[in-house]
Amino acid sequence: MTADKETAILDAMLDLVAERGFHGTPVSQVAKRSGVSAGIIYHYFDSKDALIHELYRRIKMDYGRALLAGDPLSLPWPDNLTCVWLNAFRFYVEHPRETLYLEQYENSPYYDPAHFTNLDENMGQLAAMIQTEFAAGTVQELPFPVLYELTLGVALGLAKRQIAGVVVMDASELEHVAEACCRAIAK
Amino acid sequence: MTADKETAILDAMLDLVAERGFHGTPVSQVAKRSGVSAGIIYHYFDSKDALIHELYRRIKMDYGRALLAGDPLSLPWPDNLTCVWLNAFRFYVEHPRETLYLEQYENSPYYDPAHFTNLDENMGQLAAMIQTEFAAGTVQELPFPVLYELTLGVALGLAKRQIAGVVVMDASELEHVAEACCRAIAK
DNA sequence: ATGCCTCGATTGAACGTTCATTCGAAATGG
DNA sequence: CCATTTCGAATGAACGTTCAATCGAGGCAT
Repeated sequence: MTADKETAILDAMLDLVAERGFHGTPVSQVAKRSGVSAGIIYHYFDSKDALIHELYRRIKMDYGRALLAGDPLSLPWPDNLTCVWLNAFRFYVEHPRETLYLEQYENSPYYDPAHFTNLDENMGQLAAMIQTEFAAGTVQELPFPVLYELTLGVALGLAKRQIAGVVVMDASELEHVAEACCRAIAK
Repeated sequence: MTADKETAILDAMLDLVAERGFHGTPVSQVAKRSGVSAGIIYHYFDSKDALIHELYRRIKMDYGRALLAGDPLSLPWPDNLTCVWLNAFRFYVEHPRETLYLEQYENSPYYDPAHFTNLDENMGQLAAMIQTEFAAGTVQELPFPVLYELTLGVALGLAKRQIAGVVVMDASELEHVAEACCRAIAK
């Protein structure tokens, strides 16, 4: 019952930050919601900032893993990208707290883009997939961030709208948009 | 030398928030950078939060105005949307502080989406433009937020990458992406 | 088994700092 | 001379962090 406490702290942090932001979640509240004392948090994490960074790291890894669900790498173009696109959208809407956390983090001074060049294992596989499509002549050879914004960036934006309750995308609309994104970067 | 002070405060706030975030910009620092005393800020604004909201409101209005530069409403499809798209991108990259501020604000608990239904004058004209294209059968009749994410949302995402220094879009690439966005929502 | 010892886990009150905000007084200007 | 603007020290609350004290499971000697 020792590793449990660490995740309880992270989960409480996620809850509170998604709801009230970094500024609005004092360590004392994290302690209260996770059912531990304030002091013990500093046994598991060096500081509040370290806790914030660690939570980001874990969510980002889960996200990378989720993108590869259904083995899109084995599918032909454009089914591979459609699969990844739908995976991204599904992750976002099924994990609204995580999505809000990621967005707050990446738009805050906590986020250091230089530190982001550490493409993890899963992201690396995605980059390789794109390289293959470059070679096959199916995808325009645009910079990676451009391709990202034209595809997964749209999934993120739409998911945020759905989380906010502004729209509700049904399955056929999703297919439609995913295909539009594929077309936008196809050669 | 009295109305100047209000904008000096807002400008200092913009500087600091873009650089260190809401959490990292105490009122005392805003006072120092704007060259006024801490107390006087409360003569012009009810609270720090009120200052934050007011700055958002002004930036959002400037943004809406910038979108209509070059009178895109008088252009035929798809030149009208291309013009708006490029206007958005240009506003973002030429106003990096404002862009970072908008993003932080809209991803924070300060942002109330319900309060966002107040489409201001300029946004209203854009909505009307889209309605016209619906009638003309040139644009798919998707929900407004979906159309937004497929077009201006991409401009925002790309501009953020350029502000972060990850990519530099040249004029022809921009034209290319803007056209791809138009195609994505064309019928 | 029993009592003892040890050590990491855990507590929550206390600490020092920082923050947003207030306020009485001084300056300004019409 | 009044109203408005400006100052900056004072205030009190809230925060992140620390720390001395307590707990409790498990090894060890008897």
